[in-house]
Amino acid sequence: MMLGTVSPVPSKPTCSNDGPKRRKPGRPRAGTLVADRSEVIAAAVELIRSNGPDVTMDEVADAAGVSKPIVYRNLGDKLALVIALSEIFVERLNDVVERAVVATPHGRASFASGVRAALELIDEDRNLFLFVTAGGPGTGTVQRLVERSSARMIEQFSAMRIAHGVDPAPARTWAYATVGAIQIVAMMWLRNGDRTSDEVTEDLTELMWPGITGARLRNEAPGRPSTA
Amino acid sequence: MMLGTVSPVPSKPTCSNDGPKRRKPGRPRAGTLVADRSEVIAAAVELIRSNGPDVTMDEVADAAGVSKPIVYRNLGDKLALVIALSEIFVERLNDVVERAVVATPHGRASFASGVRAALELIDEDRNLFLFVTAGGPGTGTVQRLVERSSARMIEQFSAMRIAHGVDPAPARTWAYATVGAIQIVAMMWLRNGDRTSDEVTEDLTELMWPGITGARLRNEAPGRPSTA
DNA sequence: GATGCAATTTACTCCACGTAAGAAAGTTTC
DNA sequence: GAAACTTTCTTACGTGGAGTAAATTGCATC
Repeated sequence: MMLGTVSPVPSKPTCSNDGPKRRKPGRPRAGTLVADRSEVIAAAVELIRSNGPDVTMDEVADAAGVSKPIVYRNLGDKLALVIALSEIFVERLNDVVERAVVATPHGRASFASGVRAALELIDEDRNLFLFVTAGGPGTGTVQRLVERSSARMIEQFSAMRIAHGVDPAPARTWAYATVGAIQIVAMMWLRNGDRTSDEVTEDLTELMWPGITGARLRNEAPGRPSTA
Repeated sequence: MMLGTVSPVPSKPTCSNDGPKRRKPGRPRAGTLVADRSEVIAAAVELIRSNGPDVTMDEVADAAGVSKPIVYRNLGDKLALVIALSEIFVERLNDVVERAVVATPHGRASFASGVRAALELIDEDRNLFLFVTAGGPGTGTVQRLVERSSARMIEQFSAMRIAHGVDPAPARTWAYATVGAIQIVAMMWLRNGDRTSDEVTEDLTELMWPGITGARLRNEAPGRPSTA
């Protein structure tokens, strides 16, 4: 054995080699292709779920059983990971909300079902939610998240307002507001969950549904500032 | 002059020495005390206002005309800076909202005034808003921000509901929801400001005021396109 | 079997946070 | 009144994570 070089067992590798999954430097044996993009993303999701929203790219690489450049080749950079997980999360969110909404009779109860479904998904997958909403500071990932999770709601609000014969322009703001309300309420609820999801759902519905359903027919201040 | 030591003009100082404000290493001449906490904070605010929400601690130190350890001695760490600026921002926010609300007759118009005041402050001080809402990821600064900016609203909602003879428990959720709605709507509005602040205000008021004022007495239109 | 290419890991650079070490001005003590 | 000490600052460094260049091994081709 040569002397004067590195010891056979590196004392501090970049990432903790905890398993037998360690791999030699060079090109892998035929057939043993490393992880592709979807596997890396899946590993990241699993890691965040179990380890919390504060993950480093080395940890992601380690969890995926590959090394960092592979992660970067598959994803681009960390912002891309945030975006990818945002897409996944929003997809699931839209899905459960949609399902809950159509499974409930139209009207107030339907809205409430959607809210409850969103809250419960967030509660269940709270680490992913936190990772995604934390987002990269300075980057527009939260904006993108809001944009995507409100897209369908905008259409629905627009349709509702058109059906009621009023200007659909506020639909976008309404959707943003609803998303923001649910997001912040969920975040605070995760911290000190002193209420049940049903209670929070009912509170939110009581607050927002009357406006959605168009309580503008009610009296109240006559000198209404133009809807513009 | 000794040789073999550093050159008199360091080629790459940690922070860009652009002005005559450079200071010698040692203890300052009597009377020339350096900046205290409030001055550092003021400098940070000014820096963020002019340079955007992405500021480094070196830049803060430079802007304050002082070196980094002084910043750390006065503030603690960057999280403390975020918290301090949050306090300042929330203070101003509460102030302008309060002022706008009391300056307007009770009811819908009053709520709208508060919303408009908040939106316009955020619009005017958008960089501070972005710095504060970006917050440290993983840290609970956003929660703290929401908590503080909703405190007064909780009281008001509670009072309203008690006056109406209903359970005040939802007031907290309502306040969180309102703060979240305004925050997200403002954030999206800052990106593509395609509507005026009056329009956004009216949209938000139309959405939220009916629920606040307790439209639960209304029946609910069955058979409407509703949410789904 | 040597040579070129492909795929992966290791080891590095860069940047920002936070801190320890060093330098200058005041203060105390003999 | 100078040496020793204390205060107050700056420079210079350590640390950790993002992102990349260099090294390393396997496969294909001549």
